Amino acid sequence: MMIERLSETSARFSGVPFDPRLTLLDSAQVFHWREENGVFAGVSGGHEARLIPEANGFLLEGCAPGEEAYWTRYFDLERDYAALRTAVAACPMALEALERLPGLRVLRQPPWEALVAFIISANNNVGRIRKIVRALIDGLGEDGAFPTPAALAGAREEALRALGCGYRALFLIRTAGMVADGFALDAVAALNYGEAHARLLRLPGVGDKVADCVQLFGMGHGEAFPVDVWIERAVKGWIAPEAKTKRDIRRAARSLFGENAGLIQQSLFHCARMGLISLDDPQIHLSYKRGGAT
DNA sequence: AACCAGGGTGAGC
DNA sequence: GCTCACCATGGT
Repeated sequence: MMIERLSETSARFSGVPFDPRLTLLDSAQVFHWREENGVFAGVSGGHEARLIPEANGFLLEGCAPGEEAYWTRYFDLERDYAALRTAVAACPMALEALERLPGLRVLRQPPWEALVAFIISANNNVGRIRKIVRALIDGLGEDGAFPTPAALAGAREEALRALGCGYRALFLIRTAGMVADGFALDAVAALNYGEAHARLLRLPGVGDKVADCVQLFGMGHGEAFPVDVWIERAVKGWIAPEAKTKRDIRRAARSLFGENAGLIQQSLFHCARMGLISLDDPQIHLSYKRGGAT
């Protein structure tokens, strides 16, 4: 990976496999990025950037000197994804899912941004999650950023319901209150997977699945294996013969794939949701139902 | 009109 | 530990 500064406000990142559309828009690990005429725009951690794909990398406009490190971490550009593939070569299903989605990366979002988004995600669909996250940013955030914990903690339940949050409004307010009041997400991120998971479960609106998403997409915990309805359908039956409940699947996948569980999960999730995987007969490998990802 | 969506909570066992 | 009804909302 190479970074070349072009001006006071732009830099070129090259020599790294990265599919911005797949990673930022289609894979549902982040919900507030927007695309217009091939330019991907997003705000994170107080940084604003416009990403323009190139042949062997991308241009990043709005990237001031010193901000390269933030985006390198955010896009997880330093991890060797090819090496992860060889590490799971023993599992054909996992390997094929990985190789079908070259350029898919697992983001390292700020924990707070992932936490807000995935509390919204509970019993919801991707389109509406995107709509609600956007409404929160536009309605309660400043300069396109996520609302701060204090801002969200001080919101009225009625106001959040008006933005479409539904019964999750109170979860958001109470969790934001705990974070504003000293629940240190960065300190949780520094714990090991199990300790961090137990801590996150104390937050209202956070169960096993949401906690795993926050850990995977917002804390860099590669062992996290979030089990949603798509993953359950995709892996039930082959990931472990005795795994029946979501909890069983989550534990079995984690012990089977270790630190690579998260990337495998994300690949399987996208394949399942896009119809690239046979859900009727998972014993037989992946099979195309459509021509390719859209 | 039921059923679904990147589920969590609290009650009851 | 476990299972259940219930929780809003927009789409099919």
